[in-house]
Amino acid sequence: MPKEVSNVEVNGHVIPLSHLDKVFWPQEGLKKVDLIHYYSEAASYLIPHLQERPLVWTRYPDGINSKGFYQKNAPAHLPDWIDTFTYYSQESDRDIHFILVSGTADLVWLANQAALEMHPWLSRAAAPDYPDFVVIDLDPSPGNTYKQVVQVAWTVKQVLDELKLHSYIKTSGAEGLHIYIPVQNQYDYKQIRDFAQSVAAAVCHLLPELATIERKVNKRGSLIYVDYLQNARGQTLCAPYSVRPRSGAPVSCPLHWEEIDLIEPSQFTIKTILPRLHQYGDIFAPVLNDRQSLAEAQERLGILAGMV
DNA sequence: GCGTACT
DNA sequence: AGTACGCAACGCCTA
DNA sequence: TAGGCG
Repeated sequence: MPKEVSNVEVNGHVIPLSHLDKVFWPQEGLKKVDLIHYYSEAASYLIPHLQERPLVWTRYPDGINSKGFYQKNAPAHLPDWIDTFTYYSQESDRDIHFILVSGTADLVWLANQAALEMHPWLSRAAAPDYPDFVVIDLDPSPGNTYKQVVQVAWTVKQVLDELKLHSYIKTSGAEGLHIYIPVQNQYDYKQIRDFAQSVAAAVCHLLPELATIERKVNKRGSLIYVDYLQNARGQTLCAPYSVRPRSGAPVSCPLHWEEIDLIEPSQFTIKTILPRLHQYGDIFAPVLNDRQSLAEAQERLGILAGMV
């Protein structure tokens, strides 16, 4: 394929676009240009969820059936108008320069780098040790149906309702569902994780035939994994509206709770989600400002745990 | 996807 | 000039 | 402390 480069100007930044006709999703014939177009159109909905958060991204320069890779350190050729956040990694004794997405141009540049998945931290660069949400990741085992995942999700909601906490749900973009509980950013990762563990354990106690917090795959059987361990610094969950490297080009799609019974996760793709977005707007926006206290819930969970 | 480091 | 390579470790839990 | 996990 000849390398043809065309320039596009976004918010005053000239971005060279290359390999636009390269096929990224062979089954559907979706090309790199479709990816760039999607992120460009979804930018205003996605950016609030990426803003100020150190970003881990995955890239698939030769399409989803070829080898992809994670990236967190900004490459040397990063344009100088994209912000970074320097974080010292004790393990590898070096600084990591995380990208901080702040505008549409950033996303277009990333898409041209063949970035598919956007994995923002749960905490912001200004307070890296204090997450803004608790997350619960419902991860089905092979053989689980979407309906079963939905049943577990409703039980998570029931537990959180009893704790008087608002929760928000989205598809993972694959088979699972992600539940977010936005909190005041005054709890550290350990507190957040302990809380998530209590919720996950309560759910598994209510649904012993369907859900587990067992992390070892071979001991999980055919139960749905209620993963609370993503509540740790540097751990990542794909952002709302992030593309996934799977056939069909699905995206992680925020839902109204009542919708989870009515949809199939695979119906939300880079080709189908935009009209929904334009019609309903970002229904995940409350996750960014519904800052809840965990004090009462922690107390009630403590009592609950004592009873079990 | 692209810059760098080898041959 | 062509090609190979890197591009992510990290935190957590269990044994 | 090593190994598995995501």
